Amino acid sequence: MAMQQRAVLTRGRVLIAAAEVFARTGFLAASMNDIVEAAGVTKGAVYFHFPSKEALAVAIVEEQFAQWPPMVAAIIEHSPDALTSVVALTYEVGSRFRDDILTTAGVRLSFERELVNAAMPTPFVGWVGILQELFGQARREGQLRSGLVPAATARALVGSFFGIQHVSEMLTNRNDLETRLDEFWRVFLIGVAAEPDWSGTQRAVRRVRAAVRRSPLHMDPDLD
Amino acid sequence: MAMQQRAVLTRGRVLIAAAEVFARTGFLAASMNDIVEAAGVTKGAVYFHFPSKEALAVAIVEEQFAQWPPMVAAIIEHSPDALTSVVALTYEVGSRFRDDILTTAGVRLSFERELVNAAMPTPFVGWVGILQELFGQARREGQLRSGLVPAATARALVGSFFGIQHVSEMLTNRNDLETRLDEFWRVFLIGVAAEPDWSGTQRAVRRVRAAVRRSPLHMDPDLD
DNA sequence: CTCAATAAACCGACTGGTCGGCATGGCGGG
DNA sequence: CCCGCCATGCCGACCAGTCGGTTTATTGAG
Repeated sequence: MAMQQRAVLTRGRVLIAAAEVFARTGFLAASMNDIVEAAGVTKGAVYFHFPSKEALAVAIVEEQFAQWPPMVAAIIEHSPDALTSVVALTYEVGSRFRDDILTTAGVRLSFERELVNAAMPTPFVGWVGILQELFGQARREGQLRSGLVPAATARALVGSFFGIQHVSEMLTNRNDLETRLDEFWRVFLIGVAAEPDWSGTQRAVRRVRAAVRRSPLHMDPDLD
Repeated sequence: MAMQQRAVLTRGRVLIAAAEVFARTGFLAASMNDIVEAAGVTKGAVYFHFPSKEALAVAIVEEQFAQWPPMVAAIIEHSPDALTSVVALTYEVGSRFRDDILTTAGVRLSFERELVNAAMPTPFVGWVGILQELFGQARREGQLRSGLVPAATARALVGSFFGIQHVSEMLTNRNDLETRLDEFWRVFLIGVAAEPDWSGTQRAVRRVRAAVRRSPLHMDPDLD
């Protein structure tokens, strides 16, 4: 019943190779021959595991979407308060955007979803929901500047984060993303927090990220 | 010596048709046949005016870049202070992103510049320069919150604006862009301004935009 | 004996771009 | 005022090549 070890290995190689090619050249410019070559397998092997180029793309995007909930949970669990969760979230997500190939490709494919002729989850709305919740909790904790609407603030943050990440990607291949997030939060936190304390927040975020990295969710999920 | 009237007409039709197609489907997915059909001319006509698909794209992008300096100048001229200029700028640029086909296409082509095999101006850096200058002036006018670095603030704003605009485009075809900018500035202005006054700024921005729309730069530039 | 994969030939659709030729408009000469 | 001419502007069938995907026969691995 279960796939042979060899099969899951090949499938993984194909998926990662496809992610690399998609991340580098986008969906349309990526040819199946490119992916086949990058994966070091043959065309037959690729089409054995994935019926089409589109299927490859949605597999990557779905894998990307599935990885967020556990990460969000881990951050919330290790955060002292909701506002710290929000800030830490942007840095953690940013680092995945830069370092995790499947994420990088998934983001790009979501970006190009109109070109991929297949059903893909709508980007952004999930994040807006999560952040809206967190901002709501921050208000209940007395951390949110009075007069701010959680939903509107969440929308503003999601848009801003995406743009900052994108500009960083275009200009420096996301190498300066952390710095840019610093620059952003230096301004934005003052507008968001009831009692802004940038350096205090920075320290808290560092602690949270360290704790999350030590958490079991960062172990290889292929073990179970 | 001069082009025949017929020629400039056809050229214009082709350029606008190309902008429509590029804006809708992107550079790679847009076929020359699509553009030919949308323009209501023949392939020969298109290739008479533009040597390649790439040339079409750079023509659109260059036209887009060229339109900004006069707009920026007009806004600065009609603004009471630098900070108002900055805010008004985001709204004006946003409305062009939504309404001006050549701009819409130019923006999209700039994102996809790696796919277009031709030299195109780097996006964002020009805007960062302009905003950095304006934030510097705002500081001299005592409007900037102390401790803020103009360059960093400019980078944060450019990224944020881009993201907000993009999210609005993906979710509502930019129909709610003004609302989203409102939501953004409600937070961001508090972080930026020395003495934040959102409703006052809103009124000032409305006045500036009205004045700019009445200015001669909004007349048809084909008259001279 | 089935599952997983190789290797290479092959298909139809479609792409960006070309090319020889036709039409048209403006200009110099009568 | 008109005529004839030729560069400019435009036409559209056509080309070579690439793409995603299929099919074939063959062969290790569990």
